[in-house]
Amino acid sequence: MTAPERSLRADARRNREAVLAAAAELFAQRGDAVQMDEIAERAGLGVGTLYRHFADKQALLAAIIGRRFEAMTALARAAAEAEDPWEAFETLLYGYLESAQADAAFRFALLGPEEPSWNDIVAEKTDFSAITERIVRRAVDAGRLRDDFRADDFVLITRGAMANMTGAGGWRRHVMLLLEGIGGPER
Amino acid sequence: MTAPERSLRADARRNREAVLAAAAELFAQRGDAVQMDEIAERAGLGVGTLYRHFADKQALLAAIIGRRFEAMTALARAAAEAEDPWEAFETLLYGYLESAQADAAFRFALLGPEEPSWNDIVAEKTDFSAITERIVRRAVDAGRLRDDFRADDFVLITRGAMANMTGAGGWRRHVMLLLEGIGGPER
DNA sequence: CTCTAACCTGAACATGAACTCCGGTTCCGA
DNA sequence: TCGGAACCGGAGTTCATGTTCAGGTTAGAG
Repeated sequence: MTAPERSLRADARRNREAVLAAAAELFAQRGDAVQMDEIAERAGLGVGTLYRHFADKQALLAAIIGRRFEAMTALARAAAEAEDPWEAFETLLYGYLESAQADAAFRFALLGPEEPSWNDIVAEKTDFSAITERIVRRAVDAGRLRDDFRADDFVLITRGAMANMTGAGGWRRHVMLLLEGIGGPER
Repeated sequence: MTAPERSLRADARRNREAVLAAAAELFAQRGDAVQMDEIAERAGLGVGTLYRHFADKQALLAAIIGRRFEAMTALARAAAEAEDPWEAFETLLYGYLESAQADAAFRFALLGPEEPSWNDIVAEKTDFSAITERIVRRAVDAGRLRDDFRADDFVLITRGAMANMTGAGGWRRHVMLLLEGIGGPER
């Protein structure tokens, strides 16, 4: 889909990168609400060039999102290295959410009601899910996460936090409430 | 905004209701992604008629959302009647979220990045916030919610849950995790 | 250096959806 | 019953944005 890295003329390869860079920045800022003309201008190219490299807007967005997910997988892999199960979990959780905060396109992909969901695509292209599952299991086994905590709950939590990223940065408090529970002493 | 109930010709009042009914149903189903033509057809009217009653799509949506918020305020008022502070809180929370689940337009209004936020408009038109604040305070005072729980946290929680309403009905689990916390025994 | 396939440009086009407009219709007071 | 103000219908207008393509430019093999 984004593949043809080899056998591109030098200028073509250069322009392709420029498009990706411009699109990444703009999508990250304003999510889906960016015009192709705008991306072209930012990249210092004509619109036609965008379409030489990407079939349509959707494909361009997919390329950007794909990159983010690869970065996300790398992050997860790194988090899994931690000896302490809880540290691994926290690193993954906050790393994931900080990326989401910095990138509206990423949030858009994860929160949007797309069909088929990006989550599914990711499951087929990266092993992010598998790594996450392992990290979660370790934290559960160490007694740091409740017994019935599943990898699906990680998705639940992150979606919840991401929904609180517009406006003030309330998502950290949301995560804190989740970690500690909202109950009081008399519960 | 939605005001002129009196001094409308009989057919006009009837049609106005038809428009509101059709719009409410469609918006509830598919949120913002509904065409004016579609609403007109569903109401058995021409598009022109929609525009006779509402300045634009935004105004129509606002009227619908406004109604939902009034219903929400009534719900909150009813919940506040409960003698048990916790029962009041739970009634409000689940009532609110069940409404959100049934109405995509409502979710759209609450989750969207609109400017100014619907939340602000609501604060000026209804006393939903005040009632919620009272319910929250009672639950805190009774020791059923953590001491530092604020009304803002109610918003945080509901936004989080609403973000998990697409696809499977995972929002109930999200709320449960929030209520109990995700920590394990060794935390 | 030359030649051509690959590449680039951006004005023009296509599409879709909000909104307008005015001839025709309906309500309702007198 | 009648007159006219209020109202309605829906084809047509406008505007925004994604996409194309004919014509000019450039990389790079020979």
